Amino acid sequence: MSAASNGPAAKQHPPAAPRLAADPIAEAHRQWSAHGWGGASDGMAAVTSIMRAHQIFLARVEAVLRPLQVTFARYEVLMLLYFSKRGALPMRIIGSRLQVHQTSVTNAVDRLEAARLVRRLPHPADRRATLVELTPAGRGLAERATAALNEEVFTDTGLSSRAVADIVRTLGQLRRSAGDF
Amino acid sequence: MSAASNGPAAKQHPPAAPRLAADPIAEAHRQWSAHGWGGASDGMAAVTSIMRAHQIFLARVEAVLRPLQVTFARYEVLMLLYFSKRGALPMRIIGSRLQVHQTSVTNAVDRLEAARLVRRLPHPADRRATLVELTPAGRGLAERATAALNEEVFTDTGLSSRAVADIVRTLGQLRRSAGDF
DNA sequence: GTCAGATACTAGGACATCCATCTAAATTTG
DNA sequence: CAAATTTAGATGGATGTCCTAGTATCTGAC
Repeated sequence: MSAASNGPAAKQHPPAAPRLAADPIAEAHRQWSAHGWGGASDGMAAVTSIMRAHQIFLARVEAVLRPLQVTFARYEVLMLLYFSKRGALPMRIIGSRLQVHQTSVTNAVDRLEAARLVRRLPHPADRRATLVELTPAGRGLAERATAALNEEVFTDTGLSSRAVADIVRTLGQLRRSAGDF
Repeated sequence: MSAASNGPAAKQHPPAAPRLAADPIAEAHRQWSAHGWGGASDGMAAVTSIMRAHQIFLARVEAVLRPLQVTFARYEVLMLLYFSKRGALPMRIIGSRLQVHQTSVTNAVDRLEAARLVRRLPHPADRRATLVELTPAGRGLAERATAALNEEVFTDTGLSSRAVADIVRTLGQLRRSAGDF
């Protein structure tokens, strides 16, 4: 920390790159309209905004998780198991709840297992299936990671609580119309 | 198309996976609150919603671009060049406008160049720098890809125009506070 | 009961993103 | 003007996501 102009706990979100002169998405929106694509310009801006917001939040989350040696994808698997009643779920269920491809689950579980955070067990009733079980180490890491994320990312996202609620509601409509639930 | 219950041009967004019984993000939000993390539960839901919205839109965009043999990352490079006055920009500028790492630009330009959609030229005034120039083929593809995306994704995102405007405005605040512009 | 079709998971490949590092060239400093 | 610093790009490595098979196993129909 250098300048003491801010309060003691005034945590900022420092830009990784120098600030641009203009909002690149607003600029693209102008170009779209100027080319006669006005009917699509708002949708383009919304989609692009979401792409960038994803990038911003993912970078913050990964920065917090890096010292704990997990990634967001693996953290999500840990939390799903953490909330499950028996601390274990079949691969297939993990994929459908997290809305990712089976192969992504295989990948994440491979690495979590190598780190001794989860364990693969045969499914007692279905020999095709594999149960993934949280180890005590995995449970502990899930708790530490959640504490860190809550503190450093989720409690203050840089948006007003009103904006946060709006986003959850609006994107909930999107997810529903996309067939998520 | 099977059931004729919808209008002739009623384009749907078919889910890739079976619909879940409950909204997984709402479920996570409940778990967060139940574990005493209420102060972070809304932020968690917002961040997770953005992650999923990104995934949904990226999948739609990539599906439209696939027949044209480009990806969204490469499409963005093409459009940046398309809008530039001289149809050419230094690598560095591309990275800062698209807000991605230099290495991502190198990667995208490598592939675009292999497809003869752009060309690398020495920068006339700075021998460290490389100019990336749009070829006629690249310009044509940019136009065809934009027409397809406007038609199949951006004009109808599955959100109301009110919701689209809200998203752009709210995430604009986020991008600003993150130091984008 | 047997066999076709569906389901669960793994393997290998294509892409994109970031990080750390390296080389070359421009800019700043003393 | 020479040395230190900064900047532009490229490389190699790690991750994550999806896609296309391929294998093993379960289900259901005849």
